[in-house]
Amino acid sequence: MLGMPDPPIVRIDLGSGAPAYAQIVAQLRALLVSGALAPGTRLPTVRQLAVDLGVHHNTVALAYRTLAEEGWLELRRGRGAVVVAREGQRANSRAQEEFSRRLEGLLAKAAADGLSPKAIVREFEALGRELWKEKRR
Amino acid sequence: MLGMPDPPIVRIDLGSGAPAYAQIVAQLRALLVSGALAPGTRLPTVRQLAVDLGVHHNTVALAYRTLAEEGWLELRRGRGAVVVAREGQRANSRAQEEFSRRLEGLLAKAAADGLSPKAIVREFEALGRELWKEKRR
DNA sequence: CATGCTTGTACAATGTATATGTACAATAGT
DNA sequence: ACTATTGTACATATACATTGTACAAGCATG
Repeated sequence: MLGMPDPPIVRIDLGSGAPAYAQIVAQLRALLVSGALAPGTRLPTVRQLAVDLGVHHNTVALAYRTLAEEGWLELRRGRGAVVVAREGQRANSRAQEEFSRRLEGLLAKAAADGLSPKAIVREFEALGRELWKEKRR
Repeated sequence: MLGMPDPPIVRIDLGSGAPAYAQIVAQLRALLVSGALAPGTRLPTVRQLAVDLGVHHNTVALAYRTLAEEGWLELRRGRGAVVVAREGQRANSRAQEEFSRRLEGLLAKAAADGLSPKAIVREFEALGRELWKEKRR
């Protein structure tokens, strides 16, 4: 079975309202936090990922640049995007407040859309396991 | 102690990146879901809330209209905005997916910003209690 | 080392979203 | 009736998101 193309590393939902570049950033960040993308890993080129997702390569480039500014990636012309080791951030109160506010909005929206508290908690626990499974070692 | 103005029903963070009207929607929806704003309650006028928050009244009006379309409010010229009883939504898979995706992004962002898993879980539980405290009766 | 290809980047152009300024329509109170 | 209050409609200004196109830096092959 040769020539089987790998599935794209991320999958975005165009027409979801959320900007494409932000979706790319969010999903890649999740993979980076979980350790699924370890330092040294080379990301697909901006053009490759762009065609996979059906967006312009500059849109992917903006996502990569955002993550590079956060310290996750190293970008160089002609070489590509490589995951780098990133020193842990100190939790500032700003981030804490921002998180609290957004989480409240998200939970309220889910409840308004009919999701049961049980389903919400289940999802939370599942995602938590996924995100920290590598880090717990 | 007369003339003591009530604190605004919501508090938004201008310069937080998130659109003002979306922040208003999110916070009001949280109050509506929790039952803190029960059917029959009258919301502040668009102009009143606008000056409280330092935005234009049309911005508040857009937020109110959004919630009205979701079935939370009834809007009428000259009368104001009143909370109405809203029949519960059925949980569609669309909403479930959207929630999962956004929650994953939010948790990853929090972790990237240095928040510990413990702090994240604590916040989640606190908000959950707040959101469903009235509904559990 | 020269040439061509691959990679990320810069920048202008376009469309969409967000916020505002202003005027209007419907309702309530007098 | 009249006036004040309330949400609404619409045009305008500005910021954001996405794209088209051209460029700069690194790599590979001869």
